[in-house]
Amino acid sequence: VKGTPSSYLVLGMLRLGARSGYAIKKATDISMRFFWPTSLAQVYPELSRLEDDGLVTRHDDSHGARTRSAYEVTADGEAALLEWLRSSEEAPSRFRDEGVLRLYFADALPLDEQLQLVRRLRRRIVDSEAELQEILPLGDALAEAGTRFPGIVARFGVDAFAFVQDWLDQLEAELEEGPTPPSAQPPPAAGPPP
Amino acid sequence: VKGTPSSYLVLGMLRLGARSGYAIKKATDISMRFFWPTSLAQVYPELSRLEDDGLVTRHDDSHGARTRSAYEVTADGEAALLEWLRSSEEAPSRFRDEGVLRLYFADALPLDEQLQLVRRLRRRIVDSEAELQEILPLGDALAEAGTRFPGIVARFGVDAFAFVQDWLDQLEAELEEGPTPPSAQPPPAAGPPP
DNA sequence: TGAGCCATGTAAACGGTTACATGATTCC
DNA sequence: GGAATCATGTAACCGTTTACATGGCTCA
Repeated sequence: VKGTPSSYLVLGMLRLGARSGYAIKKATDISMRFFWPTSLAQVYPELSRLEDDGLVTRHDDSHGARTRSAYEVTADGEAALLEWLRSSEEAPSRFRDEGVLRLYFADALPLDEQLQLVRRLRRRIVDSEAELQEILPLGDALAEAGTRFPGIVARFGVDAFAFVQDWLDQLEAELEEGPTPPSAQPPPAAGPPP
Repeated sequence: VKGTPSSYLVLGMLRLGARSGYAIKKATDISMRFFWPTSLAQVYPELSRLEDDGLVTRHDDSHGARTRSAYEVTADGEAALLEWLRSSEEAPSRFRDEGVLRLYFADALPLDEQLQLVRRLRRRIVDSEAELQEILPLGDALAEAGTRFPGIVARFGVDAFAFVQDWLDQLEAELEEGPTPPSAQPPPAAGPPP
C-alpha cells in the first residue's frame, strides 16, 4: 500500500478530528495552506483510494437531505501514517518559488526597478506572515489539549517569513548603498553559464 | 505571448550566457536546483516554443558529427523577460515541503521518535546548505563581472538553510526540555479539526 | 576500452488545479 | 429573499517527472 504525501495529509487530518472531505479541505486551508495546499478535487478521490486500501472506513452521516460521509482512520491507517512519519524522506523538498527565480535574473533590470522587485517580494511575505499569525492562537489551544505540532508548524511559518523579511530588508539596504553598476545591465557579451 | 515561469528560466539562462539546452539544464542544476529545478525533457520543448514565439533564435552549432543547437535571445525575448520581471506576481509561491507536513502530524509519534524526526529533517537541511555553500564562489566571480543576483540568491539559500537549522536546533532543545505528554499521543477522542 | 560527459529529443505517467455540475442549510 | 457556507463529486487540462532511445566526444 503506497501513498503520496497528499494521502498522508488526508489521513493525518482525519486522525486530528476532521470527519468529512470538506472538513479536511477547510482544515488544510487554515493551517497547512502554505506548506501543503490541496483542493477538494484532490481530497475526494484520495478518500476513495484510502477506503479501497482499508486505511479509512466510511459511514453515512447525512443530515436530512444533505448528504455527508464521515470517515475514520482504521488500525491499518494509523499504522501507515506512523510508518510514513518514521520513514526517511527520499523526496527532496521542492521549494519552487517564482519570487526567487525573478530575483535570480534581476540583473536585467536597472537599479531602481531591482529595488521595486525586492520590495514587491517583501510585501508578499509580509502578507503571508500576517495570515499565518492569525492562526497562532488556534495552535496554542490545540497544544493545551496535547497536540503540539500544528502550533509548532504555525510558529515555524511565522518565524521563517519574518526571517525572509529581515533578509530582504538587508538586501534592499545593500542595493541602495553600493550601486556597483550605474544602470541597467546589458546581457554579458559571453562567458560560460552560471 | 504568454509564458510559464519555466519559460523565463530558459530565457533568463540563455541571457546569462548558456547556449544549448544541455547547458541551461546544467546551469540550473548548479545554481537554481533548490528554487526552480528543471529537466531536459522540459528544456527542449520549451526552447522550441520560445523559438516559435520569436523570443529566441536557433542556429546550428554542430561540431563534426555531434549535433548541437545554439540559441540566442531576441529583442522580443529580452522585452518579454523584462516584462515578466516587472509584473506583479500573481502566482503565490508553492512552498510544498514534505518535511513540514510530517512535522505537522508528529504528535502521533512518541517523544523519542519525534526527536528523531526533527533530527532527520535537520540533517537534510545541513546537506542542502553544504551543497549551496559550494557555489558561493561562483556567485562572487559573477558579481565581479557585474552580474550580482545569482550570487545574492545563493547567499539567500545558504542563510535560509542556516536559519532553518537553528530553528530546528531550538525545537529539539524544547522537545527535550518539556515533554508535556508522557508518551505517544493517541488520536484525540473528538473535537473540531485544526 | 570503457566510464563519464556532452547532446537531443519523445512518450507515458503522475500529481495537481480549474472548471463544471448540483443541491441543502444557515443566517442576515 | 439572498448570500454564504456546507457538501460531494467529475472532467479536462497543465506542468513536471521518469523512462526510453540514440549517439558522439574525451580522457584515463
